[in-house]
Amino acid sequence: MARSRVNMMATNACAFDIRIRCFCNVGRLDLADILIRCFCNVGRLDLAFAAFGLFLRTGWRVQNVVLNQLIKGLCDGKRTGDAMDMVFRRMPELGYTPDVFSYNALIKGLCAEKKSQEALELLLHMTANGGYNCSPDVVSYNIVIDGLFKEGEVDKAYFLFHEMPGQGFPPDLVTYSSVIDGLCKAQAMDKAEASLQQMLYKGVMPNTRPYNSLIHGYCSLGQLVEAVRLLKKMSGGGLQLNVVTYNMLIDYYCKIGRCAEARSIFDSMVRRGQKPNATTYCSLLHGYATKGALVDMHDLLDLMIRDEMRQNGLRPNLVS
DNA sequence: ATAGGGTTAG
Repeated sequence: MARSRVNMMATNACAFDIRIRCFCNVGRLDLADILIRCFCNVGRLDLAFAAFGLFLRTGWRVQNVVLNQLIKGLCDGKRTGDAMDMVFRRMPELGYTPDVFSYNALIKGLCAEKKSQEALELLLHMTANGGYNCSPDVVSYNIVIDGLFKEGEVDKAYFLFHEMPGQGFPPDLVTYSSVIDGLCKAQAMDKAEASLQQMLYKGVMPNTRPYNSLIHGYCSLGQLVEAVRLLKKMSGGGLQLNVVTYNMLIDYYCKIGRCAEARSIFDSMVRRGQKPNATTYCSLLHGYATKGALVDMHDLLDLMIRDEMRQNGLRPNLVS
């Protein structure tokens, strides 16, 4: 729903109220659900809760998914405390039972607020059936592992990753991707490589993401030979370099001052049908600017503007 | 369209 439409409804509380009541009266609760989701998506939690309040007063029971949308909305608005209150107090009061989506939204909210330790405790309580009557799933683990890595709690994250199989949750593609990325950022390249081998051995087929993490790790360490080895391994596995792979390589060559090579990677990327994005142009332009290669810069800007006019996608103001 | 992972610049 367009923001303007939401705002219009906000400024016309009466019409809004009538519309909600209409949805209820004709039994189209699904439409009302959609309305609440829209309010959450555009960050108008006030309206979402107003609609929810009307439901409650009208006596309609909504599906759990509606409450989960509200929980997610609170978390997106950095109001994890309120979201916790919703899950642990309000929902039971209203006769709703939080499900794994409710808890995962909370776990994600906690991690987003850099409280992955609390998220971990919540996960462990769920695992131990600490009165929540809801088991975690592989997604719960994935969120916490990623949060721990991003907060630098590498050991804890790695430990939790190893706990998963014993709890009945074999790591999946997303788990391995997070673990490999976290280990690469911690410069634990050997462990990251071992994790890639493990996922191949377990039959979890990698896509470009874990390879990109490894390539980025080696580029950051200045180990181009290793990065190229991974590129070959990736191609050998039938995977094509995507825009992110190319962006990392272009950025690497620009950063070590070899803009001509960065440009030839850019050209081969275009030849192979991969569309450069704003990041691509940013890296290359930054490289040219650092070298003072104003002519190259100007040419690339020209190319970029022509590209922009052709597909109407990029915003040139990103680099102005 | 109920949940999870990778790149740049500032």
